[in-house]
Amino acid sequence: MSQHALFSESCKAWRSLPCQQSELRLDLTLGCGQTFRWRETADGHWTGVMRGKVWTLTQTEDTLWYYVYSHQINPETENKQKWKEEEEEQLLGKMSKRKTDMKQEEAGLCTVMSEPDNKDEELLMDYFQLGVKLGDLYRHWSTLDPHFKHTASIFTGVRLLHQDPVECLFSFICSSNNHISRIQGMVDRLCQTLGTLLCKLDDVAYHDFPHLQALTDPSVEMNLRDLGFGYRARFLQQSAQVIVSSHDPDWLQSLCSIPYLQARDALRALPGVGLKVADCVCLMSLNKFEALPVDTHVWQIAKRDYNYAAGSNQKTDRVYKEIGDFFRKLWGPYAGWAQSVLFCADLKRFQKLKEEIPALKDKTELKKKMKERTHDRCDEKQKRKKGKKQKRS
DNA sequence: TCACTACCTGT
DNA sequence: CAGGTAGTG
Repeated sequence: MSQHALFSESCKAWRSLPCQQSELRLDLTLGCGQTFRWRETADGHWTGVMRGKVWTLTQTEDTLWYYVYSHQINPETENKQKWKEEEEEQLLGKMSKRKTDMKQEEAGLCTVMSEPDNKDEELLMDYFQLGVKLGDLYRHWSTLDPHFKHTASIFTGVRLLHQDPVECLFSFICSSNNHISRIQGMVDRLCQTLGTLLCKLDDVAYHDFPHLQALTDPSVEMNLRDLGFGYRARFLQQSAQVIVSSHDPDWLQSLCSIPYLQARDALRALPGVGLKVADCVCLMSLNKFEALPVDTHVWQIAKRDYNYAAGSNQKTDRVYKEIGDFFRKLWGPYAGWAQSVLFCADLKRFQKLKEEIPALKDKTELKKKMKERTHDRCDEKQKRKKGKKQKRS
């Protein structure tokens, strides 16, 4: 039985990448609810599945350390359903390289560390989008927005991941009317039930995210309902069905190369996908960095920190788009990245990071400034609101 | 376009 | 109510 790798015990077995903490904070980036696939398996050690491999990551001030596990399958303990195997057979033709690798591993290899592979570094660079200089962006946003500057001074290194579109889409279909911890559990069970087993570490099984094909079977809805997915179970199965039956195999991926709003509309045609989920997929897997998911957190942030008054009581598509436009105007083309910083800072689990920091005085000063800053814009909106109120009464 | 409601489940 | 969506009037 393999174990989770520990940096302190075997640092020679780890590989590394130069990376400042100001460019990436693993705890914030992996724990802020953009992905549901990583767990802190030891102090500062994050283990999860990415690009079909199992990784443990940790970091020091200027270095990102990574450990890639070799797939270690014990067929006797894996209770595969027959239909799943059949489906995998069907898929064999289109199977990605990682699947082929897996077949080899299944032949009985039981190594702990995978062979060093230059591709791993590329995978990490791509997944964490390390080509995007976060420090520069932070500095830029800070010149535009005093509130951002204040928050960003504490929440450094919050970075958007470049996730797989299938994983992103189906994870966020699960996210509707739901909170992070439950979504994590659901995605866990989804992978465990329909995804390929990759390896076991300390008795914890790591599965790949299910292939699209595995989600299309009509039995999936009932399966997932039994696993506590509620009404989302149908959305998952139906969306998979629609994609497979009425689009090209690489349709989802191909949305990368069309404009943001077109991609968002295309996604919205899928069952269980509204504006918010579509924006999540656009931003987190299709490189639409101006996409800005407006959930209740962002909505609160707009009201509380930016005195955004428009439609403060309505959650219509119109208000959704207005709030997005407001932040895009403020932050520019990478607005989605800036949003993720404030979103992260708003999560309950990270509130303790704020404790020892700011003089309350600064905060109130800041609020005053913001009020003046946004006054004109809100004025207009408030008029509209007032008109409505009168109408209602 | 807007307002309202049902939808699953857990806290 | 929770990090929504879809159906109805």
